[in-house]
Amino acid sequence: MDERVPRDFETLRTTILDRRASLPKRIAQIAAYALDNPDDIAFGTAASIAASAGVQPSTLIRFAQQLGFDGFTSLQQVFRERLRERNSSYDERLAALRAKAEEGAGHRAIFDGFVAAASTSLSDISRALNDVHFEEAVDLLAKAETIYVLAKRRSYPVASYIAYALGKLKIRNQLIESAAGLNAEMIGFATPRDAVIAISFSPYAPATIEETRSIAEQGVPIVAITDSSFSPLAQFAKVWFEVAEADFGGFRSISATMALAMALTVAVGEKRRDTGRKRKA
Amino acid sequence: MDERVPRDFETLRTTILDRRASLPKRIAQIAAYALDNPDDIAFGTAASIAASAGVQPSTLIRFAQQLGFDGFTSLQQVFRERLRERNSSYDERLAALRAKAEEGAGHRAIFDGFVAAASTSLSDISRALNDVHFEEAVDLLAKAETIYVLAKRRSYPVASYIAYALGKLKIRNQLIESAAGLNAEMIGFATPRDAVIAISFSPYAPATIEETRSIAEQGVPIVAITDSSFSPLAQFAKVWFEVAEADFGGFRSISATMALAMALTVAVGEKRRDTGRKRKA
DNA sequence: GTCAATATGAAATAATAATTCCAATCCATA
DNA sequence: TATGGATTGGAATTATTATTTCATATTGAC
Repeated sequence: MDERVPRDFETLRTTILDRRASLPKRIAQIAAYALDNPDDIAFGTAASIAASAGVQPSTLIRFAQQLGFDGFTSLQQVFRERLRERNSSYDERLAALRAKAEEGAGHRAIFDGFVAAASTSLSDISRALNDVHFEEAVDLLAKAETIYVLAKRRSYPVASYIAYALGKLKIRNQLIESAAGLNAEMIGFATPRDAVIAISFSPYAPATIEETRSIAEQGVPIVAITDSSFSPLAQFAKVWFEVAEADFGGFRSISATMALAMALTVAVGEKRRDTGRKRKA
Repeated sequence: MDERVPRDFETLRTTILDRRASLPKRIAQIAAYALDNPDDIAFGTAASIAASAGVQPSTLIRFAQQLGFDGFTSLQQVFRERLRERNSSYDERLAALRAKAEEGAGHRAIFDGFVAAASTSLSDISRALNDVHFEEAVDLLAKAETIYVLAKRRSYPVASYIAYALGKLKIRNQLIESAAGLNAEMIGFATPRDAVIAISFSPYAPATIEETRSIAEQGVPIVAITDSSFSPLAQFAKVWFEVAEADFGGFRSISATMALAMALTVAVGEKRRDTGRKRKA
């Protein structure tokens, strides 16, 4: 009765590993399954788990009892507890960061806020990015003779990074800046054999939209990075990405956009190398 | 039947928040409880949850139905799914991303690699940033008449962001770009009452170093963001930050630098507002 | 090869939990 | 303040799920 029943997942794990050798075949089978698929144990029903592991429900219960639990249900508690704790680590850290940031404890809080916003944005885009769109965009850009990069204001840093990286990769590109006021002329040079990366977020810089429209009308294919399907950029684009950036204190992060931009650039570089190699071969 | 039922937690959350105002009292009560204690919903039974939230089990079911689910059980699935996805602790998720990136499965891997690099950089800097240095930098910059921003190549996007944000905050600043070749003259205008943010990473752009040296010799205080104590920038700076950016495929992330830059900028903005207010009062 | 001990499968049973239903209550409106 | 509709509480019902039981199979010792 007061047998030493494992109360936390780590102890349980060790116990199972220790006894592994001496366990009967089916019990060993469920033991292995349990350690490999702890989530399934946490959420499944005795019957569903047993089925997945290829044993009978009763075996599952015997397994639990052999470990000192009085049934499957109490064994399951341990697996659930693990999820609760696990989960809290990352989320809570972020939440703590955000909380500290929001309660405004000095300037450090501002920094924490931006780190939290950036982290959130990254994990969002990591989930949301569409592989197919990404491939399409890479294809499209890899075929271009010249890649035009178009962005103003808040998005301009991203554009300047893309231009820098493309240059490093020896890919011909043209950053459309407004400094010299020659944008219209620059855009005039683009042909359908080129391509454009256009970046703009709400409130969309009118110049970006205008220039995107006019370059689209010349038949130049456009890859857009923007923030919603209502974005004016979306309608001009062959491929477009929706990037939801978290904000802090009214300043939106650009880390997700940046990561996407870097990935696009490097992927285009790789694609070109591959194509070049094949052509030679 | 084919009502749009929220399938993931975020959608569900938004849906609930949207309708909150129009929900009856008890339903609203359980809605609030659900968003506050998502783990309890994931693991509890209808009865136990209802008890914790102070309502009847039937209310819980009505709540689920009102959201379009056909019962509590299907609502609970969403809460469980959330745990599963988030479950893998942050580090594990990162490790998975990195692994996927390294095994090189297509272009998606490149994207994953950059997201992983950015996340790593962020969590590193979050740990490493020195509060005292941060405060010093903010003080120094807040007092400046004009903030000069100095960075080339890979760091230039950060500089351009700083310039943009400072502009938005109505803080006088001057981005030192090389376009017109008038950098030396620009630098000549700086006085000890101004300040500089200089950013450079190995291999340090010679122009950045040269310009930083010459501006330092004029007695202008410098805040440097760089990557090691051996950096030539460090010796010229009043305050300097060491930012270790992770890289992927030879391209280093700039997300940590970016977060720091944003934080510095906004903190300076706040500091100025505060000081301004005090002066008036 | 036989026997006993152990392990396993399958179905019956008990327990638990979700859902439904109906009466009571609350609330807005005339 | 009376009336109809919406909301809620609580018990009854239904469903699902864990557990037990027992027959059968397997294993190892003699």
